Amino acid sequence: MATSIWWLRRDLRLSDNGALAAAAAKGSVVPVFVLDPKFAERAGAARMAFMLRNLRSLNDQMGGALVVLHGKPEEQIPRLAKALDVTDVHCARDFAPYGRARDQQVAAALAANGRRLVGSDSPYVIDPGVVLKDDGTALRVFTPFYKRWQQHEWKLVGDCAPTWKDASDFSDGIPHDPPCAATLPDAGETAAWTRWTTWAPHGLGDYKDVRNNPGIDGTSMLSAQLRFGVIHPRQLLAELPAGSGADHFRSEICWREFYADVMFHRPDSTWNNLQEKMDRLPVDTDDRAKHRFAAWCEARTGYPIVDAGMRQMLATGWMHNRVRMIVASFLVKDLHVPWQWGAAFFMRHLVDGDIASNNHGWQWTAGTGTDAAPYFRVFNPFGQSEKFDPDGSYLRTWIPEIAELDNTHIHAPWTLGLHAPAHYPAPIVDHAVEREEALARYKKVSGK
DNA sequence: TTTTGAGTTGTTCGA
DNA sequence: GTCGAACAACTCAAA
Repeated sequence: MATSIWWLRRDLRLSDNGALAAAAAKGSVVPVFVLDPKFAERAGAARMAFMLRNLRSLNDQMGGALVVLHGKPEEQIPRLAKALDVTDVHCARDFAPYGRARDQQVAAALAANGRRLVGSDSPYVIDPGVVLKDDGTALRVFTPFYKRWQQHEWKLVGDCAPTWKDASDFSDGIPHDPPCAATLPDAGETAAWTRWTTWAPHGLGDYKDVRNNPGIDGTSMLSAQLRFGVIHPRQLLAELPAGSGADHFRSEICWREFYADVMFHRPDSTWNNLQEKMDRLPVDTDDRAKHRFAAWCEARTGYPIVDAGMRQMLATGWMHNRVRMIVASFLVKDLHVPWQWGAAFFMRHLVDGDIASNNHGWQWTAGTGTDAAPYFRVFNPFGQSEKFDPDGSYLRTWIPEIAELDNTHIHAPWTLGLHAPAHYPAPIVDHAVEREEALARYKKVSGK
């Protein structure tokens, strides 16, 4: 029996893991994770810490067999393969732009010495690039994508019982967590499944209705685990009962796959507008915009729902999806700042930061991406707050300075005039004014 | 090939 | 308070 390497990247789990199963089928397995300096460039302490904690959990599950290497994958993986005299390196396919380029380099470096990088499985139920129209081209609208996506077959890989080969002599070790004040989700497969089994029985039933309410435990909050493959989305699909709540949850899983598919076909849309005509949309990047952006980052816009969302993200590495849309709309349409600034800030602070979901989510809000969103769709932060946090519980959790206000004024403390809390900032902009400004800018782009 | 219908998540205004 | 219409024009998908 041969020994092969299992290179973990975005599949930090032992259950239902196609790449691990492929490696284990050939003999003993050396599990390897490479701490790529490129990751630290974009990820903040929260995501780094969550990842390291998951590595520790995995290492415990493996009896200490995990080899952690520090450095560039295209150097570290071939070096280890050579040292261990291993022919095959197994991994799950990565479809994001950086991952594809990296894997090409690693595969080439391995091939130079007669070794192979073998891709099996991926972080998705259906691999990006597979769901296509009848004419073989990609889809750019969600609903038809969702219909076709559901017609594709998938099945669980199932668990395997790998024999770990001890190569710990080669390991650089798992570093300590970077300083991180945020309260993160518990790491590890067991904790992930505990969350699912405690949330799903009550959460799925009325998911469609309460998922938009940030003050309620209405979402699975498993995005970070999906990001790192602590849970595979097909494992969740396999758990779904019948019912409209579960149907809606399924469509949310599909959104993640849809955006990965869009990015696979258009890697340039990672940081550029998917719709080229939107390059003509005027955005502000001057000093005033920078100051406004700083206020947004530091949760002092004076709009409670916006500031609450930013505080939640800074404190926990996670923000409720409804609030992500609200703060994104505010940055793009009230402050007229490029969506890329917000997307990069999110990528730094989110534990679940996923380049495809994050950046195309931002593009959706900015009106530059998928979905020909009407240009007049401008979120009213006050109205959204009233509608989705009617009792103000979310606001009170994150902004104690205004917790004493009644359910009407808490959404808009400035309406109290002189009686507004002195220790909470006044709005940095007038939404009504900025809404008109945004409409004018967008209209300019749509009308030739 | 042409035509037709539709497109995650909204807001405002006036009846 | 509720409800429907208006807010444009375009791209996409499928018939």
